[in-house]
Amino acid sequence: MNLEKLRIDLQKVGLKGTKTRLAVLHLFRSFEFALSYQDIQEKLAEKEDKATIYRTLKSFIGAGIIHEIIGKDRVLRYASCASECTTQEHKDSHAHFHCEKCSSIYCIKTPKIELELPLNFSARNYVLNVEGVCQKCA
Amino acid sequence: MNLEKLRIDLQKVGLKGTKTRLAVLHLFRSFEFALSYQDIQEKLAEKEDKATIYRTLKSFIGAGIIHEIIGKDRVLRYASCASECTTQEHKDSHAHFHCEKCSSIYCIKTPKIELELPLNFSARNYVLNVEGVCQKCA
DNA sequence: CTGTGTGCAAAGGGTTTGCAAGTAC
DNA sequence: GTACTTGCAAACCCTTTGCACACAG
Repeated sequence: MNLEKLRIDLQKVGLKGTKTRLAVLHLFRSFEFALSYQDIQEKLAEKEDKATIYRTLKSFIGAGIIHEIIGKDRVLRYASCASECTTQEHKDSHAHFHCEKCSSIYCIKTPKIELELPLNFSARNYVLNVEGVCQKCA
Repeated sequence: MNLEKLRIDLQKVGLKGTKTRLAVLHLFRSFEFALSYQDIQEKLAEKEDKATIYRTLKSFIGAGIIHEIIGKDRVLRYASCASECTTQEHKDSHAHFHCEKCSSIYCIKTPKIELELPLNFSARNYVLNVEGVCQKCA
């Protein structure tokens, strides 16, 4: 856990390096699946304020370093962005794997998707959700 | 609005033909996009009880005649099932178009999806979410 | 007649907001 | 020093549940 590196990474996207932000960013660097507020709270060394965590997540989204995924359980989860995401727009054209047993969400590579849309519909982004069983629950 | 036909359709899937169920089923037959609880309430001729509507929706899902879609706004929407859905399992391997302007969700045909999953992940169902602008908002 | 469905009100659970006090730079 | 963050509590919003009453078959 290289604190200075995290601080610099935050600086790069214009965010101040506060205690909560550093801790949360560290989590995103440490897990390969999407984290919910609850996951984050559990994994943090010390309990942080709920509102602060949610605001931290919003600021990360605004900075283009994580993106939000909604699960079937109506719970928001957050995952690191691919490099092509920018502050302006999240181009997260990739797949999410939703585990039906543990509800974990993983980001996975997507093949190119081509789709015929009905007349006068225009697509900006494709998100493929795959439902199944993850390696932990297999 | 052929009331008798709706009543028979409910009977077929083992549901009693109550006033609320008939009215809600009629709505699903009348709209080509997914309906939220709010949409349903607004479109109904007379206001129905919230709990009753939600329970009606759950019973329709259980009967395999509609399926649930979660939107980015954390609101559940419901749409008629394709014919391959059964009481036992919803095989709704199809695409949903989420309009970024009006939040409407449309069910659209999906091309066959093939995807390499990481080791020990197994997929049961694919749901493609397309984000863009629908024909009404174009 | 009997098991199901309804209506009301209240609870649940995740997320957001207002505001005074604290802190990074 | 100043604008940005935090912490607490309360508000929000959608959805679910408990319970007494009503109704379809």
